[in-house]
Amino acid sequence: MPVLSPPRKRRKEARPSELLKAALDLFVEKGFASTRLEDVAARAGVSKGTLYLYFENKDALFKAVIQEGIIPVIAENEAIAARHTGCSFDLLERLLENWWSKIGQTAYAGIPKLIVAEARNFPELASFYYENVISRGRALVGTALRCGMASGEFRSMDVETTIDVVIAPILMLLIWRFSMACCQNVESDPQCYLRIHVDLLRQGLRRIDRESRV
Amino acid sequence: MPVLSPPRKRRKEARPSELLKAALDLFVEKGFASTRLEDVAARAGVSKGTLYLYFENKDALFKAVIQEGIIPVIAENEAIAARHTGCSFDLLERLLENWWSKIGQTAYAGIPKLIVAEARNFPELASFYYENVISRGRALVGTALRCGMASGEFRSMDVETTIDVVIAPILMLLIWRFSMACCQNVESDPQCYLRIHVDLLRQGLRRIDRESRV
DNA sequence: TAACTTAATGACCGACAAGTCATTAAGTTA
DNA sequence: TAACTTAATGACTTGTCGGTCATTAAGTTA
Repeated sequence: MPVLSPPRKRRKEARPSELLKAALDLFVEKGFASTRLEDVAARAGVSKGTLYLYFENKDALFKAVIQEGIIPVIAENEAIAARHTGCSFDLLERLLENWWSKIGQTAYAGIPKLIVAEARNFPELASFYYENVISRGRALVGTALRCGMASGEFRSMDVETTIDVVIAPILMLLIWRFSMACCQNVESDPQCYLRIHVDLLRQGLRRIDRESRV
Repeated sequence: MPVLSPPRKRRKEARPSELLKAALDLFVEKGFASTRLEDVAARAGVSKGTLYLYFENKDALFKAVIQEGIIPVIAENEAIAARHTGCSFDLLERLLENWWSKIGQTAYAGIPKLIVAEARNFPELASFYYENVISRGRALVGTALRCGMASGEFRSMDVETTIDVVIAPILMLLIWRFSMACCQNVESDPQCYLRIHVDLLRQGLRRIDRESRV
């Protein structure tokens, strides 16, 4: 027999996006398991029950966050790659630039750390992210690498492993920022970090003409 | 009025190490928050109450795992660096080799992912790990880099940022293995990955004599 | 303005886990 | 072997949180 406080204004249209924004913020701050849906609802200015009016359950809420915020950026990058002409390293830089501006500099930057952190305990969410984001991202980098190798711009290397080496420092930058960064008194400059990474790659991927190989 | 099953054999000496082994395995598998101390105790062949006889609480149990398993390896690496003579890149390779054999190829390999995953929710544990492992590890790499730059073996770069770039792919390798690896049907070869990383570093860190800089 | 539809609420349920402590019995001492 | 010390147990307390649903009232229709 609940009576209590009066319902807030009825605004059916605005609720989903407000809830998604609140969910993103709290998921990034607390992680998936430790985020309380009651807190998500409160941050969006509604009650817990209202959240369940718009999202089936916690999993569905999380998938919706990814669906709305990250998958469109992957699709953008696929379009960039599709219409790209010119050298392959330029393509890699453009993909990174778009990823950095749409994900790296927004609240979505915290998602990769969340996924890595919770993958073992929520394998279905991890699979969803892998299928829709990671595998498509790896494919993009792989295409650029294969192109560059075919044209002689890059030297021949194991493509699948090189994809991981290319992506790892970028992921690690985001992961660090949303985990251990609080322990460091001196915070690093991401621009500087990315520039060094790109410079190393430019030099490292390039085909070597005269050098001896071991 | 609990009566129930008879106590197991009394073996005060063996309990702590058995509990630490069980705790490491479960922490790595489930994470810190999701590991139930009752499961840790059960895996060590004792009851939950017994665990509290030997460890103050969950935090103390975790710190003991780090203290026993990882901090000694850092100390070893500090000794290796202290008695090293010769070129700085060799030192980097030796430090990596020892780290890989003592941590990367053991159950402790799962700890970096755990730390990154739980740092936000357990800042005291993160600080403990940062003080005792990360800052000391970064200092080791930093010393090697500064040495190499002073002797002209390496080109001059921002040391603190370069430390991160050097370490990131190694950390990412471990993190990946204990998180998303389950989603990939094809698992990558860590030896190959590390070899590519080291090769890129060898080339990338080296002082460039004649090349133009942008 | 009466009747109706549905957005919104929050008390409640069930499951789960950290940490406590009264009780038991294994092993030791006299 | 009686008295004693302490390793070991697990029921219980306390608190948390995902998800449900009976109830309320905002807004709409006739």
